Formats: sequence, C-alpha cells, structure tokens
Amino acid sequence: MKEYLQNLFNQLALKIPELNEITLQFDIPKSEEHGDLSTNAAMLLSKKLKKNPREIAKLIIDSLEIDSSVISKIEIAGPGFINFFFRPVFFSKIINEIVSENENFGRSDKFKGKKANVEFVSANPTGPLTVGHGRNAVVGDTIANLLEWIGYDVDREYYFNNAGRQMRVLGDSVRLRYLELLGEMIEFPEDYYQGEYIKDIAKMLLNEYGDKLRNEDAEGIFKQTAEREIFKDIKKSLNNLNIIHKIFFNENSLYEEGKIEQLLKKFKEKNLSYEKDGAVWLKLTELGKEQDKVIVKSTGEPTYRLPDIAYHITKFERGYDLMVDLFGSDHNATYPDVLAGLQSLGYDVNKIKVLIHQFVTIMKDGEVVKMSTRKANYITLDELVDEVGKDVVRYFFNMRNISSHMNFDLTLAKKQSDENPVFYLQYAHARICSIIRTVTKENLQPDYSNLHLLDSPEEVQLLKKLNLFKEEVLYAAENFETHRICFYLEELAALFHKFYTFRRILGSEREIAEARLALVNAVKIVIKNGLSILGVSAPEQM
RNA sequence: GCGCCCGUAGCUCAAUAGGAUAGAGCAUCAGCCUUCUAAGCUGAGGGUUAGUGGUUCGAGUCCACUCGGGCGUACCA
Repeated sequence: MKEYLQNLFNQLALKIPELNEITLQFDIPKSEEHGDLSTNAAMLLSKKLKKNPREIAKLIIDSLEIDSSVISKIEIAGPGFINFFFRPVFFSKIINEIVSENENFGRSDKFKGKKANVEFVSANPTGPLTVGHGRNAVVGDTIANLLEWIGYDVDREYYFNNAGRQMRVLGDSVRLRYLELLGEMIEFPEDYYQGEYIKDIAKMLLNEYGDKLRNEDAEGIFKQTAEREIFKDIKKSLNNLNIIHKIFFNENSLYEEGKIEQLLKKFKEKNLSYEKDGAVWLKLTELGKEQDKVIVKSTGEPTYRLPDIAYHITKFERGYDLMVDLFGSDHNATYPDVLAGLQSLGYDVNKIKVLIHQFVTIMKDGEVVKMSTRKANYITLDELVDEVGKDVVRYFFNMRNISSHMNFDLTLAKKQSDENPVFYLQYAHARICSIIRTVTKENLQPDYSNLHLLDSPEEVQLLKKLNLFKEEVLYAAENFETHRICFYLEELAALFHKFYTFRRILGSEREIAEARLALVNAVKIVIKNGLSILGVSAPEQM
C-alpha cells in the first residue's frame, strides 16, 4: 500500500522537485474516517514553497495520476493532511499471497546475505538462571528470530567467564559444603554462595569420590564440577524455553589464544595507552570521554574492558554485519568504554547495537522480592516456567518495551493466567482450526477466486490488518522491538473475534462462505507465524 | 553530585522517526449462547500524559528546570 503511493509520489517529484527535499511519510491514521493512509507532505512543503498547506495539498492531488480502480477517494483534511482511501479489492489480494507463502509469509529478504550475531544471556555459571535472566533470554532469542525473518543469517551467542574471583568463590563454596558433609565443622562465610544447588553438587562429589577430595583445592575439581553442573542446568532452563545458543564463547580462550596480549600491544603501538601507578590506562579522554580507564590493574590482571574489546574484535573478524549485545541496565556504564576502545582501533562500531533492558521487579504477595544469586533468595526461571508455562513466560517478556521497567507480579500471574493475552491469541487460532474442521465436513472449501465478496466492514478491517504484517515484522526487527509483534497480533485477533461474531460461514451462501473460509485460513497463517516469531505455540485445540 | 532508563485510566502497559478526538488488557457496571469453541462479542464509566516554562501550523513524544522511582558511577564482571 505504501509502496504503491511511494511510486505515485516518485512520479510526482518530477513535477514538484521540492518533494525530494523532504522525507515523504505515509502514516496509517488512527481513525478510519481519515482514510487508509495519510501524508503530511503538504505541511512539510509549506515552508519551502511559502504557500498554505491546503493549497499545496490540492496541487499535489491534482497532479497525481490516480487509478480509480485502486484508490476510491483522496481528500484534504485538517491543517493539510492528504488522506487516501483504497478499494477493498486492493486489500483482498493479500490472501493469495499469504496462502501461497504459508509459513514463510511475513519473511522478507531485505537483509539476505548478511550475517548477524546476537549475544544474550551471557550469565556466568555461578548459579541457576533467575527470573531476571528470563527477560534477557526471551527477548534476545526473539530478536534473533526477528532478524532471521528479515533475511539475516543469525548466530546466537553466549559469552561467559569461568575465571576470576566469582568463580573462585564458587569453587570454594562447594569445597566447604563437601567438607561439611564429611562431618567437619565449617564456618560458611556469608558472602559465599548460599544456594541449595551448591550442596547438591557437593553431595554429588561425595557420592562419586567419597572422602578422597578432602585435600583438593577449590580451583580444581570443585570449581570445574560446579561449572559443568551449573552450565548443564542453565542450558536445560534455556531449552525449556526453546532457546538454543549456537556458540558458547569462553572469555578464557582470549587469553589462551594470545588475543589479550596482541590487543595490549596494539594499544601501546598506537599510543592509545600508558602506564601510571603500576597500571595500564586506556586514553579515553582523547576520544572525548570524561576520564581514562584502567585496562590492566597494578596486579597485572586485566579489567573487564580489555577482554571485552578483544571479544568484540573476534566478532568483527568473524565477519558479522550486525552485532547485537543485549544486557541488563546494570551494565549500562560499561559498554561506552568498550565501544570507544574499538573505535580507536578503527572498527566500525555502527555495526554493534547495544540493547539495554530495564530490570524486572518481582512482586510476590504485594511485596518486592529482592534477588541475589549469592544470597539465594531468587526465584529461578525454571520455577517460573513450571508455574505459568513456557508460552506465557515468552509472551509476557516479549510484550513489553525493553526500555520500561517491568513489574512481574507472581501472585497475579498465577491467578490471572487464564486471562493472559497469550490465551486470547491462541484461542483465536484454535477457534479458526475448529471452524475449518467443522465446515470441511459440510463440504466447503476455501475459494480464492471470489475475494471481492469480502466487503463488509469486519472483513475489510481484517484484510487491512493482514496487509500490514510484513511491514510490522520488518519494523519490529529493524528497531529490535519484540512487543510490536504482540500488539499487532492482539489487534489482529480482536478483529478476527469480531468477524467471527458478526459474519458466519455456515449458513451463508456458498460463494460467500468459501471466500470467508479463505480469509479465515489466511488469518490463521498470520497468527501462527506471528506466534512463531515470539516462540509461542499455536494450538489447534483449546 | 554525575550518567543512562522511567513517570500516561484504579492496576499492567501501547501510542509506528512531532500529527488529527491519547488507545488496549485487567478490574467495575449493563447486555449477548437451541447453528462454525462464551478463554468470545457489544456497550458504559474511568485522563490536566508527574509539574512548570519553552520550541511550532501541531508536543505524551523535542529542549530547560523541578519533583518522584530504577540502575550505574571501581585497579569487580
């Protein structure tokens, strides 16, 4: 629809060259009275042409070459909007497209041949994934889906660090629990990992090795076992949500392959770093930052910045055209340094898209639950999935803009699960499947040759909405906004339910019934495709 | 103090690069099932978009300040 008008205006630009100076925009008006598409071009031109916008609008309309079999009406409204009204036939063509493309309808090849990397979750293996990680996991996976739908070849990646203090403490936590099981009197430090899973791992080691590990140190088998077991659980939790990472990137490999050394050398050669107080500093002030930052501590250990920069260099070397990093707002101070470092080395940081999601506040029985992995007072992602189901979890996290703080009321989520919007969508799908089952028994078949019969308001509205799906997917993907898909589907489902209430298939004349059956079939496909982007199932029966 | 994010209906959230009368769901109230799934539909009430100024044809959206909340602000990651 927009393309159609765009072409018309391109021709018009030959007559009115000023059109090339503005960004032409077609909007879908909120109110149907204002047509199917609307443009504010006349208002934007009024300054350049020094004329009243309504006059310009009239000039534009008179100069456009209109095919009246496509466009039924054009009008000037309000301060100078030009509103276009399309004929219903124009919209019904979409049904053929939907049915022939079926599960691929909505995909586009705009970014075909491009490679994208989506890095998400990236939690260090110190404990089970919590509800907080859930938002990251679900949104990251859905963004990856969206990018695939617009043509990208996408790698899902998980970056982790199994060195460092956190992991040492983890290993020692297991060691102490193990010694406890051997009957030793242990004072378990408060800042160690308190979770039950630590005891489980210790028990496992006891069963396997007996007391042979009494004199092992924390960094050895204790840490290794903990890491292995915890990762196993993390992958299982993600699997429960149908999330599978293709690449698990270990920070340590950067050291082993000498990437850190190389990077450090490069910074020095380019005179981007210097030594002070026994530490190595990166000259960020020269890049317009407030202050220089340490990249190697006086102890000789790098800070997170160095490996993070080295890590992103590997992504560039792996040839990605787009790199998405998704993390929580607690990281919002770290990425600018990393990007600045990359930029100083000449990398095109525009290829990196850093997405920050705000925190999830968990409410339980009307109170905020403060969560900490170390203190073990968290709610795990597994518990949440067990409680409300995979589909609800995926839908719930996807349906909100990531820049908004999110309240997750567990009590309410459980109680209201029947009224969750995801059921509304699934119900629409199941309802259509049921209709198809029933009317097939009456020997009705979808007929794609009489679609002009679909001209009631309920049908036309539905058709218009179907026409927008592809555009919506593209928009959501390019802006990394998963919630748009949810809102689109809810609107589509609402229009379908309305259609269902007022326009029957059984009992209508055969031609109409079969055209409606074609329509309903198309709606079913779009709902299913939309849900599949979100990673939510589309049941045939409920 | 400084940086990022946020403040929209009783609650949870939308509002497509500034567009026309700010929209949904939940909750509340009133209706709709002898024919395709009532997990549905129709209607009603509910708003000074936190506040004050500014920018312009036009502001929830942009700018400034104020108030309130979240996350940061390390030679932790």
